Amino acid sequence: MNNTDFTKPSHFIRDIIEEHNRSGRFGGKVITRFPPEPNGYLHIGHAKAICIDFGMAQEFGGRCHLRFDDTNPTKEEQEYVDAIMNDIRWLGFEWDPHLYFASDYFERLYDFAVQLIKAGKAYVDDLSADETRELRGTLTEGGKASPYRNRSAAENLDLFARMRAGEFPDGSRTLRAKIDMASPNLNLRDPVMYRIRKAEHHRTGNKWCIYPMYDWAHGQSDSIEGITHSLCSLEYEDHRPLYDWYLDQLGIHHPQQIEFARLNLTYTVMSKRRLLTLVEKGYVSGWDDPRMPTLAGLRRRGYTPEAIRDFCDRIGVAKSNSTVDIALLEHCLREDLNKRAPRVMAVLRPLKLVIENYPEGQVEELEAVNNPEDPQAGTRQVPFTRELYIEQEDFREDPPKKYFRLFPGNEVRLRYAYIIKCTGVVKNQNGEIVEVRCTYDPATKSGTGQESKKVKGTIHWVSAAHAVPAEVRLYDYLFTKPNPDDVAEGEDFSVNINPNSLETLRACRLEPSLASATAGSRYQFERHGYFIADTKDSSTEHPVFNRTVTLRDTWAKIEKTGRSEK
RNA sequence: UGGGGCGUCGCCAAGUUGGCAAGGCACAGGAUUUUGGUUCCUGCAUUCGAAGGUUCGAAUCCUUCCGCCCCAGCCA
Repeated sequence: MNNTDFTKPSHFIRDIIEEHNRSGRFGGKVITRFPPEPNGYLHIGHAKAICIDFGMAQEFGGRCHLRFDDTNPTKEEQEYVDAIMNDIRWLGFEWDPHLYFASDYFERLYDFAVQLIKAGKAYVDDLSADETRELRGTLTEGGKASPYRNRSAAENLDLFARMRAGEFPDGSRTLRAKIDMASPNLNLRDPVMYRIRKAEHHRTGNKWCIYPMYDWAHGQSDSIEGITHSLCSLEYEDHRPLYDWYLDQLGIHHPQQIEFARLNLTYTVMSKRRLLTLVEKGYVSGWDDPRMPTLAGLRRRGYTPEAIRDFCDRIGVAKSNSTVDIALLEHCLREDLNKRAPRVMAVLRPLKLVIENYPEGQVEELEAVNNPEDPQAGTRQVPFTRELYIEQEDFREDPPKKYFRLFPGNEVRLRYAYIIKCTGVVKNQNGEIVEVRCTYDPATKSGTGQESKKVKGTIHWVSAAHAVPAEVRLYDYLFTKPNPDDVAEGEDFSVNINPNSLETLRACRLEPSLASATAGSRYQFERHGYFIADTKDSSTEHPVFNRTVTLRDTWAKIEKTGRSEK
């Protein structure tokens, strides 16, 4: 919304598309596709791809298809299909009515294969998986031809039909493209097109027992849908010659495959394997654990789709492997939330504060601004009484230099209320502070225009008698190192898991207006950060808030670096 | 030692016909502030992986070298 007034810097994909539009290669059309395999949850890395795929189509007045790459029946499930569609819509993109499944093309793919066989460009191979690997050669040496490579088209046609008919056991035969066993590009050494898998497919059931490989299915699916630009990640660069070969042999519509670097983030793991490990080993509570980089996790954490899209815009599109600082993601989040999150006061670690000269039993309703960034957000009333809770960290008996908060003899303003002066503390037998005492200055009431006195610090508070008890979950990075894979020999990324990535506070006290907070609503807890009422566990009886991200904390930085010492 | 890519500020990333290094994040100062928040100023690559060369002039052209990533699934 605020980035419409500057011209987005170009990137190489946009340049290529513009060039195609100039030359008329695709008649000015831009049709892309996002092709997830339904075998896992979408994560922030997919969000980048989604923003590029849908974004390019949108920008050039085209469209983007959602196509599930469901060519492997043993790994894929309907549950993931539903979750993926939900996540993409949440992110803010719509494919309707262009929803497709590679499995919808199985029949046509089969016909294409027959076409290649007839042209002498594909053959049925009886080699086992191991034998196939043996003959493939190595990175530096070419492979050797299979003894079945030169079967006649008629024999291949017969065998292929019988493969489909289920006459042969799993793994006993494959259909291979006849390209070049000596190619320096391994993908061209007679790649497998079909394998036999007598498995039930989540959509086609038991109709098929041969399933196409990715390379064979993908390009042809693109072609069938009239895709113009097939955008994918860098590891498919080596596959492009094969992508092109199939299309050229078939003589059908030929999209342009373009590869870009996938996203990596500091303090984050992104691979499906590692994400699965986190879930299965119980390091997190599930795919939607607020610490997970999955869209489901980020959503539950309180991230907004707008922030994620803005982030994807800012990281750019290029071909170099890179790892983006997660601080940029958090910056985008704060920028978005700052504009829209209503402010409230919440005391996370309560410390009782008694105002000695404030009448017992008196309740004042004070006016508080809902969002200083948004005048439209209006104001609300907050009850003020003699006994309040303040944040433990807002009081120090023995304060460091530059500490602007409460300490014996010091004055601070209570947000939207009065200036108070600390008169002392009450301790228990263990010497622990259980109560802070103070007096207030009635002439300093907020909003009266009389508050001439200035103090350095303002702290938040909540009326003890009116406070809403709540549980608050403080989340931190899941890993202690920017690169979770930075481990010693023999160790794996789990040694870098942050044992303190979740801290649960069960005695929090929120201002009364939060009693009506509905699941999924976001707030700024003033001076703390942004929080969201948990969509799974929060209820009116037992409010639960997740910390989405902290506010920038200059004081914490000063204290940490010892700059408060001098 | 085969093939495909990539190397511009701590992290991303512009730089397209050679003309003399955008922007964002981070960081550091300062101003404003009833959130040590926000906002606003200021600073932050004589240098573009390295070395040669061409040129009046090169991050951009040529040569050589160095480093990093990907590929030997009947996964995608």
